[in-house]
Amino acid sequence: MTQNISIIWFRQDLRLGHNPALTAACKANNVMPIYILDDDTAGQHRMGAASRWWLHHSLKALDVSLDNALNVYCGDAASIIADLCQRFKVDAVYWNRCYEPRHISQSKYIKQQLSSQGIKASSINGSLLNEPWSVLKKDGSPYKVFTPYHREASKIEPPVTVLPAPKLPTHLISDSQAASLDTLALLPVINWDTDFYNLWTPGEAGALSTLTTFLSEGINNYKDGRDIPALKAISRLSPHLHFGDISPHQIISTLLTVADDQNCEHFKREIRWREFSYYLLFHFPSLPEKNFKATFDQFPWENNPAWLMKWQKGLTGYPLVDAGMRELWQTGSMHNRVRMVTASFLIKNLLIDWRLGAQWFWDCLVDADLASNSASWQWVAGSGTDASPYFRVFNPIIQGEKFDPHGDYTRRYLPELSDLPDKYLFKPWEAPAAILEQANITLGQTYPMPIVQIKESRQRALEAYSLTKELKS
DNA sequence: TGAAATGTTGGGGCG
DNA sequence: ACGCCCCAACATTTC
Repeated sequence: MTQNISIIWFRQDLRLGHNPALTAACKANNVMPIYILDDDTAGQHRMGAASRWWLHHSLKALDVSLDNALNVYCGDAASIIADLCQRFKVDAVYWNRCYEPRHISQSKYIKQQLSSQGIKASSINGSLLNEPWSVLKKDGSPYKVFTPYHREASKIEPPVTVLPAPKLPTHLISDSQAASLDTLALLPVINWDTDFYNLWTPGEAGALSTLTTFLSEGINNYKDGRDIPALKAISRLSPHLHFGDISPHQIISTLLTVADDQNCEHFKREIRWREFSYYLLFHFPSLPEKNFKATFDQFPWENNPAWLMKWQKGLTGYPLVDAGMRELWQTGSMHNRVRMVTASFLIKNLLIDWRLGAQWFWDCLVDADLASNSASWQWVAGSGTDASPYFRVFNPIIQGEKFDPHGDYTRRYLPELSDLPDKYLFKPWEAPAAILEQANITLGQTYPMPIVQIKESRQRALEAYSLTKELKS
């Protein structure tokens, strides 16, 4: 039996570069890399098909980087680690921290379990610039507003340093009882994922090249371009960040070598929004399920499965909303500007509970992330802390004309509207019959009529929201 | 990281 | 030359 094994337990840190736990583990001679798929116990936060696709390929890439020595398992992490400690002479287990409530309690439990057996258990921060508990107000309570949080977090932030990929031991320990990646069945049974291969390259190398592309082609126009969904001015790093193909430390430090202007500042601010989401989830673990503001618990949400389904399928009759929802379905992602528009439409124009929207995004996104998803949906709903004010209702027509003026984005996902002139693209029902005919559009058949009226549904939302305001006082 | 309603200003047409 | 109206264009307020 091999002696003195250090286990590196990979979780959402599927990389070799800047991986503090891996670096620590590699100080030992005998290193066993493991990954445990344990989200069958995650209830409604079991990963969606798109996330599972990403995870498969990210794990595959990691396995290759580790000379095919990654041991994968499926099941309860505590029992699997306990079992490994039975079968091997394990000295220490290292992992980088995860911050979702169930991961925190799981880590605590495993740490106790290991310590009681005299095995060293070491968890390290590899994915946040600041630990959530280190940024607090003077009275020791957590910030609830982004701006002061951001100010304080930047002030106390440790200097960003990046660990190089450690030199791996010549022989990584493998476990003959480990599963193979394929038996985790992360890939879809139905063959819907062919396009994904053209869109994404999961894994560490893919993350680095995505970053390089962004820094050479996107960052220079980030501040303004990030709002135009047709442009390639965004980083597309979010799924890589979620699975830990790359860490924010690597991103920030590379960013600073390229430039330091308004665009960089703006991008860093977005990285900070991610941190703030993790921060909120840490301090308010019920964020994914419960309204942050209790006054919203009485909100008169509509129960309308037919509307919900039309929203999900991109059949609302509002082209920008429908383009976004189809982008989500086809690519596993959605441009941030359009995420706000589609979310606002579901919550405010359809008056459907933000949790149903969050669930759909969770199921479809390759970057589905409990912290970012929950915090952002509560932000749009107005139920969160430091949230969007109740009266802010996006108008999908105006948003389309403003941010997709030539319709390049909208037509990409709604080819049935490709011959409709810009003037009517975001309000096809206003187009004269001759123009519709010329564009080969039959409203109600080739493209739906709007399922609600903007003016009227906005008014309804304002009334509903004003009710919850009264409940507060 | 809205939008609509309301208010203000200023230029041009016109009697 | 002047007042009046109209209405963009912009600014402010309100939801």
